[in-house]
Amino acid sequence: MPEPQKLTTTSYVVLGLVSARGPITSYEMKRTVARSIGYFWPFPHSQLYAEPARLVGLGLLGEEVEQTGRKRRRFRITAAGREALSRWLAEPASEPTEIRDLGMLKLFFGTQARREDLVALATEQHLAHQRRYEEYVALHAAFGHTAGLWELATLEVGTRYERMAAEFWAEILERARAGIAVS
Amino acid sequence: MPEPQKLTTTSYVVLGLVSARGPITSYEMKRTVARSIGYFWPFPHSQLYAEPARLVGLGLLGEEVEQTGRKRRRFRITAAGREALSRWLAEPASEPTEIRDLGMLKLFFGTQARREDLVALATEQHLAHQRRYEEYVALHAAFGHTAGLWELATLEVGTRYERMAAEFWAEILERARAGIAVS
DNA sequence: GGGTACATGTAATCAGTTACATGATTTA
DNA sequence: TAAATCATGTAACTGATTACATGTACCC
Repeated sequence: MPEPQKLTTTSYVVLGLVSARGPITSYEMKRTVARSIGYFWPFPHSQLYAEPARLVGLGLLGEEVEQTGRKRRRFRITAAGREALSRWLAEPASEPTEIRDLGMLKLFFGTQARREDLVALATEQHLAHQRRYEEYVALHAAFGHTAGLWELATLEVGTRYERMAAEFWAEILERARAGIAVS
Repeated sequence: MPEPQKLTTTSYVVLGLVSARGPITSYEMKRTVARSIGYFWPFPHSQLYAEPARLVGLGLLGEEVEQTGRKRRRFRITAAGREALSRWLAEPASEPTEIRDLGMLKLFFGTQARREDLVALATEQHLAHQRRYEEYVALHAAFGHTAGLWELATLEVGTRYERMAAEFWAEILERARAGIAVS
């Protein structure tokens, strides 16, 4: 076997994007990511320039450099790339979910915080999640027809999560206001 | 002002742990993390050795080296450390939640996958989230009395999330079985 | 008395981030 | 034609991870 596991999650994201959206530039990937996976799996756009280059080196992507004006690099997936992606999609996703939420982290250390700060935290988190929820609803309305069913499914999870989180923080806000547990 | 923003999230986790659990060793932190924040904000134990050292250097933690047998380093928070933690807890947590879930990522690329693989993915994810859910319920039962109210609150979010995710994947499993959308 | 699990750390590497830099288009 | 914004990249740095390494206690 040729290369053993040189691929990171980012690699597969790129492979997946290129595979789905035909010949595509880094910038176009950036735009796609910005209103889809970027919401739950963010990463800086610089990786959308660096990673495809690596993948070309590994023979998993091909590139054509535009001749006209801007010499954009447009990537397309190769047979090897498609196979790698397929293998990844077929293998089990064992690692458990990470929910990286600064608000939750601060809440975890709630005992160390002043009550006012907890109230402020809960207020702001409640609002933030509410807004995010509404944003997702709007996204769904805007792209519901054009997006694929599975993309929509991930949006659906996001929506449910944000609704749940908004409710949760409303409860926390009440508790914090009531002044429970400033032990 | 002395040091400008040399602190990462990990730093605050350590500060928070040390502040909450009095004089504590890295290993004890590791154990605590393993059954609390580690579930949603994981990081390798090596940081629980490296980071406290840094914080001592910054004057935010103090350390006593045990004389007996193993020369464990036991950390306690300093006034400066407490202040830094307090400042962090008081400032708004603006960054939105990241939900790093490999299963979701693969689902996002569902169109690229074979139906059998989608079914397998959904099956396995459903089970994994179900198990995680049960684990959280058990944790609650086990530490419900001893844990602080706010720690329990974060566990509660985890529980709600896993329940939601388990339901979600059950739905996806149905859809995948039905063979919808292999467009 | 040797094996296994618990406990405690260190060092090298690297993926991902931050920061910088500049070209092309639009708009006012 | 200046300013702003969109588009396209590169380079340096570093926090976090991986991998290694060793000690101690227990138990069979």
